[in-house]
Amino acid sequence: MTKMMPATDRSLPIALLRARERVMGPIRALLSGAGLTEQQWRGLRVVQEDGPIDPTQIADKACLLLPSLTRILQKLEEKQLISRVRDKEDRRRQVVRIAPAGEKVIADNIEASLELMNRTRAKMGPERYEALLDLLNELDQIDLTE
Amino acid sequence: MTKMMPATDRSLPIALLRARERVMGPIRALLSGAGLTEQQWRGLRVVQEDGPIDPTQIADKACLLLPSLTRILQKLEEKQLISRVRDKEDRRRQVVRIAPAGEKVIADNIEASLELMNRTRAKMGPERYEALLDLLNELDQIDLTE
DNA sequence: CTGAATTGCTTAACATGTGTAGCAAAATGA
DNA sequence: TCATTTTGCTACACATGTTAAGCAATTCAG
Repeated sequence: MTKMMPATDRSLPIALLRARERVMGPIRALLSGAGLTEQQWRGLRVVQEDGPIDPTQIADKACLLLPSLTRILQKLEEKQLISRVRDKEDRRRQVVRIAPAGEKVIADNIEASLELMNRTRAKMGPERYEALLDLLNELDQIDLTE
Repeated sequence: MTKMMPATDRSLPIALLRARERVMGPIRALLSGAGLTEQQWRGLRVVQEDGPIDPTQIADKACLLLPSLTRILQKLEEKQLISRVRDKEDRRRQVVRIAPAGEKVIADNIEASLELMNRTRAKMGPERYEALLDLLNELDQIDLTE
């Protein structure tokens, strides 16, 4: 008895993979010009928008695991795009802030980045684009353990 | 002038990332019991379904880059889940086949794997699930270079 | 108040992603 | 036919994903 596997474009994991690759390709190209990876960019943006902020919250908002974020923050600090200090109240914790050079990197790239997403939205059509976001969020809510 | 950034659940790259993570989490857990990574599983399944097959085609069907696939095939060969031989006609090329142990690994896990996807489909509702696949495929067709 | 959890972050180890370079075999063209 | 280009795969380098372990600071139970 042969199990029927869906064609690759009907496989949800693969379809999600391909779609993300399509969206991120041009963004990665843009950021590589600034010497940043996609993940470094996500982390930096969270710090800029929500900082001062601690690493645990950055990881949550940027969808990064803490071990990855540790390395990413080290890189961003080396490049002087952020600064880190220990929290006075709780010395286990750190406070991360955007640095002037970090503000500049964001200013230099945010426009083109938004433009890429707007173009995607326009190409798909705004309704379908929003519908896709809704379905993705719905999928993220699902509890498969039940 | 502050650029408006979408909330993270309205950011397409992040939403795609989270959704994929939600879907793959349980599958990864299942496969780790078999000592396989998600990518090794994808590669192995392509070989089983479409083999004998060469690495370039495996990479295409499994959505893996060739450098990654090289390492993955080495691992699968070490575990004796596949076999590789040079193509007689074109000695640049390889022919990859599933090995008996590989058939067994797939037989032991395919059921639960399919069950997880079916459960996802049921939880979302079949229409929405299909709609999501359609939208993801549509996104994958988009040409952002124009 | 003190020893046992817990928390926040880092390190380590292994695997993959990604871009680039390299090599050998095969196809191409003057 | 021979030099050039292309193709198929591998090697390398750097960055992240993933899981587990480790360490220091803090909290909590008895």
